[in-house]
Amino acid sequence: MAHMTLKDLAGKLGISASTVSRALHDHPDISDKTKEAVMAAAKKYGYQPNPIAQSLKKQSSKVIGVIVPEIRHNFFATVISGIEEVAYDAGYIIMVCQSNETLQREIMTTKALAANRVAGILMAISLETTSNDHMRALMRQGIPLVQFDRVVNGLETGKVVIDDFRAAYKMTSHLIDRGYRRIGFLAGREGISMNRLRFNGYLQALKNHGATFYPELNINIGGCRGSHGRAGAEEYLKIDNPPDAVLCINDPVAVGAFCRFREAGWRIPEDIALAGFSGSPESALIDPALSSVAQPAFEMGKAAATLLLKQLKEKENFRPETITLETELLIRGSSYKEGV
Amino acid sequence: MAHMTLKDLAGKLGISASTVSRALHDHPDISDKTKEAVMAAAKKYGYQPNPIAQSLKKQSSKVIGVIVPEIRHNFFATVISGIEEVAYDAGYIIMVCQSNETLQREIMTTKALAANRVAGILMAISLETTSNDHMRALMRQGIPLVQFDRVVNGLETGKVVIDDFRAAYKMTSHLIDRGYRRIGFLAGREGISMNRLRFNGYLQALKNHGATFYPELNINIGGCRGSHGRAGAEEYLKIDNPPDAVLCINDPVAVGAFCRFREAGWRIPEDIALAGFSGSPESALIDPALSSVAQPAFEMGKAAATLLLKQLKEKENFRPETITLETELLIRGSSYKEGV
DNA sequence: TACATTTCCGAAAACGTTTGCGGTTACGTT
DNA sequence: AACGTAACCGCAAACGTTTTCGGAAATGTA
Repeated sequence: MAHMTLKDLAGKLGISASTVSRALHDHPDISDKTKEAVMAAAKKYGYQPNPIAQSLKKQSSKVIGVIVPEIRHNFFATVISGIEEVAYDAGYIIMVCQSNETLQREIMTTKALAANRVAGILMAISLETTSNDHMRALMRQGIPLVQFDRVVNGLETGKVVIDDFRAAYKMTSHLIDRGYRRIGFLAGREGISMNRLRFNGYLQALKNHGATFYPELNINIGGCRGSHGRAGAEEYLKIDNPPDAVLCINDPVAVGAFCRFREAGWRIPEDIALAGFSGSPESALIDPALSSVAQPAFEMGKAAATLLLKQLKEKENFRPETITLETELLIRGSSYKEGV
Repeated sequence: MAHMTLKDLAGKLGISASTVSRALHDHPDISDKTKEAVMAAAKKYGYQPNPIAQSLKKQSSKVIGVIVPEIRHNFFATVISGIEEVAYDAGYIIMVCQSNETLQREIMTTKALAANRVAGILMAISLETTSNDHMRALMRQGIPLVQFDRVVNGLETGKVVIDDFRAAYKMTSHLIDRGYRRIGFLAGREGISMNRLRFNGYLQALKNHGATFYPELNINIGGCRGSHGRAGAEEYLKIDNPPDAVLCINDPVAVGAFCRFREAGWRIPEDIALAGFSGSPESALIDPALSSVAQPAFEMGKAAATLLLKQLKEKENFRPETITLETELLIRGSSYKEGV
């Protein structure tokens, strides 16, 4: 009733299990005649190989592990969706874990996935992640790792990222171009590479266009959610010379700040301009709409999964590769002051 | 290097693998002395049992399968997040699949999860799903199933839902209360229970409050995304006597319609009121904000996972249970016409 | 005819667990 | 001394595959 096994099938056919296995794998040792017979019987009885047994034997499964900081974040949900698409087409299933932005839990889930003998792992690190011992452990065990979006350097892994420096540079240049001069930077957390790169791009743009960098306008709020954006805006509201524009680390933060400024009676984009990162759906809904750097989340998921599959195929002679996806500036009302 | 096995550990200790296994499971046959020794050695060498081998032996794994129509949909992403939380705490890992709203793919993923011997499956059916053979197959194989959000009836499974009838009734009553009279219903797809229940609630409210039901205002657009909402609005714009309020099947649809009406120059809520379902973040961002029925997505995920774990624990003497979560009316600008 | 070669297949071990059953000890009871 | 009974542990089979090795039959070669 439950499920037909290889042995059962062999029994029905009056041949050995090994022959059946080989026949199903199109092994040259098996005659065409028996192959056909086996195939026919497999179809007839609806035989499905047991992935668990295969995993145990092969020491690796048709499962891809995915670790993201938070599933609910639209960006990551979309990336996961992209991953699932290509994984499904390649006959893989995905296991999804969230680190909740903590290193401790990231390590736990990494171990759990490794114990489950996943074929490979796709990961976007948490905000806390500075050490990379757990990733090294993975590589020692021969489990391919591909990082996406947020990455740690100094690790020979595949990577799929956007050009954070350039994107921040472009958006900052746009703000300057629209006449803004006191431009703030609302960051997630110090130390993580994405933050640093965007900050550097922002800095370089200020410099190249002769705008001043005001250190007090560079705020680290320690998180990436709307609430952190609100907190950041709160800080800006308190200081003597507030910014006239703020580049935010991502859209939720920008929207959070947006709402707080609004509550304080500030007009956008007249009193303050705002810009975010991700091009999330909500960025288009607020009024005025939020200028944002469109990150191709779905594409990123597909690219990361594809890269992993490639690595799985090429095995040892695979050279880690970094894919940089194009971003697009979405210039909308929140940063478009008229008549400059 | 790779991983220490039970045998390795037994070798180090000079005892048999069976004793080690039993010691780790606190079996009464094993003396306290050996138990301690085994525990100590396990800790020392960092032994981690191999879940694959355990699954093969036990014919069931510490993995929970999750099938949703689309991961990117904020509502489902949040549900998944809730599921992952309680699964993680209970030592389970989740496998996530999406049906992309097609029955065919829903069946495929169901089979894949079953083949992987998941301990149980949590599922929200696709819009296409009318037959339930694949779920019956699951139950025949002894794999517990819990349905959430969208459910099919006539199946003895655990369920976690909201009171769709009552929620729609309440929201429709609110619209009538605000003076709207030609109230439309923008549905996803006919035949699925959620749709029917909400429609019935809407109908009942019209009836109880002496409002008229106009069949031409009841539109099935065949989907649940923003684009479908736009399409629905498009239909309304074409007819002679358009509605003065529309109850939409969910928030994305409502927002889609919102944008389309806006583009057509309609004022909200003066010319038309809109209301949705889910209480998603984006509903709060548009201006005026969207009235919506807040669905506790995270709670729903937690409840569904908890229900499954309970079923897993109680085994055969488990009686399927239906949990109905409370919803809350979020009355906001999109339906609040002043001075009625 | 005798041998070498090819073609096809099966036995058995292995992957890392769990568990029924049986086997040793050690102890207490007649 | 002889036995029954705990207490503790190991053997081996099992879960469903894959794969190495070798064997038998069929075919070719001398």
